[in-house]
Amino acid sequence: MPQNDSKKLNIPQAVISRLPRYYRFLGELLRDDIFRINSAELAKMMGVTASQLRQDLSRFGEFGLRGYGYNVKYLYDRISEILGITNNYRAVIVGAGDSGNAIAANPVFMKRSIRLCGVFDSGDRVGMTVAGHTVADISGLFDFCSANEVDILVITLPKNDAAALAPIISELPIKGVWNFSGAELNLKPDIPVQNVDIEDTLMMLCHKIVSSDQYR
Amino acid sequence: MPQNDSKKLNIPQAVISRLPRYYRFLGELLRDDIFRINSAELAKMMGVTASQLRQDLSRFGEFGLRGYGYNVKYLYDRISEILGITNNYRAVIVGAGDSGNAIAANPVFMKRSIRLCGVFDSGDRVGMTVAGHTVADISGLFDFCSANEVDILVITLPKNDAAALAPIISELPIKGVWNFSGAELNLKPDIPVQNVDIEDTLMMLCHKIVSSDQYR
DNA sequence: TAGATTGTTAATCGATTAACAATC
DNA sequence: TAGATTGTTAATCGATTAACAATC
Repeated sequence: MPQNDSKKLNIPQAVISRLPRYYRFLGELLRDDIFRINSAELAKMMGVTASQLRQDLSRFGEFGLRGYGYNVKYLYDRISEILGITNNYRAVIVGAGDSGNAIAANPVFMKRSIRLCGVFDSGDRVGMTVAGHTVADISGLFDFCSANEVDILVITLPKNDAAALAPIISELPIKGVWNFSGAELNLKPDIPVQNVDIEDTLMMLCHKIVSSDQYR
Repeated sequence: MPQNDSKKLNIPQAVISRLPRYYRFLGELLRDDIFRINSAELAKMMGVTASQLRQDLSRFGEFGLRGYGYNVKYLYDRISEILGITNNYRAVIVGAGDSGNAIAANPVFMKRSIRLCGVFDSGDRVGMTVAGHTVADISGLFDFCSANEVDILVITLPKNDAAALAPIISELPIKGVWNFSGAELNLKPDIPVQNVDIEDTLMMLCHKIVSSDQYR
């Protein structure tokens, strides 16, 4: 059973949000056959302070060795455990438009051992093929999720459709929602939701542009 | 000429990152014909404190009226100005695969008056059609960006291709990069980059799942 | 004027950095 | 043992919240 140390230990959200990036950099070190690294080097690579890196990691346990540094593979595996990305989750995509196709084709599913086991939509899109799956009608979503022990629901519907589906999503026997729709889904509070708001990131880019040196 | 108040005024990144969401909520109020709102109501809608809302806004100026609240349209326009999303930017997509198609079809371009003026890729994809644009070869990217005064480069190439393209991107006459590739582009430091790292958000979702009540 | 609500100051809380004792 | 580097404590810095005077 996967352990939840982070909530138990009361880790700040700021720390959690840095873990995926640490994990990615460690993965690249591994790919380059680098088996040992110290906080100063890794911090420099990543553009953070060594202090912050050590402080962050030490919240979860003692993963390094004084006088030596960190074993890359060991640290990589610990962060994997903390993030819970090695649990062989099963996912379903709801929304078979361009975003649905894009997510289905994203290598991250394979890379993180997440098994895509169905694609749903309604209307004309039912019967189309997305990443080898025949698009099924949303009306069958509940039964499918129960029968196939679906963990993650990926929402790639347009904003309004997604918002309208919220009450149904709330009742689904799933563990979490990966929401690309831009809608603020009002689900039952105990269902973890990760929003990926494309629009917000565009606004942030616009702001970076306007506040960059070019404009001063 | 668009003014950059935020860098000048030294606004914390945390505040900036909340503006897009404020903006979206105000947009919805407008659509619902609500012309006036006070900080307590808006804060409640958004799940933040009224104090934070007022504190955040007051960094940029006095947008409210004591005893009255905020005029929704006025506040909406001010945030639009601060974010610089009303500058009629011109964008080009590099990468005509599924992600490229998905972004090209995303309503956010239309919604934020960003004009897509070209799609680029290499190999077999050259000559295909994406959102009404014939995919051109990346070799013509520089000349196209110069001739068409492209502001925003949207990168939807696979990670490795994007990383390989970084030196070329650095030299392009553009204002900012919206990067969906998952690569950490090492561009010249004065080019604003907004990364949208899908993989990281999946890891965050996994962590939320593992640390949710279901596992305790 | 009385009531409402902002903008802002001050207090609290949290996160980051610096420094160093512990220890490999 | 001497050198290196962690884990952790303490100091600094920054962000959030609470409170209230200003003012519509």
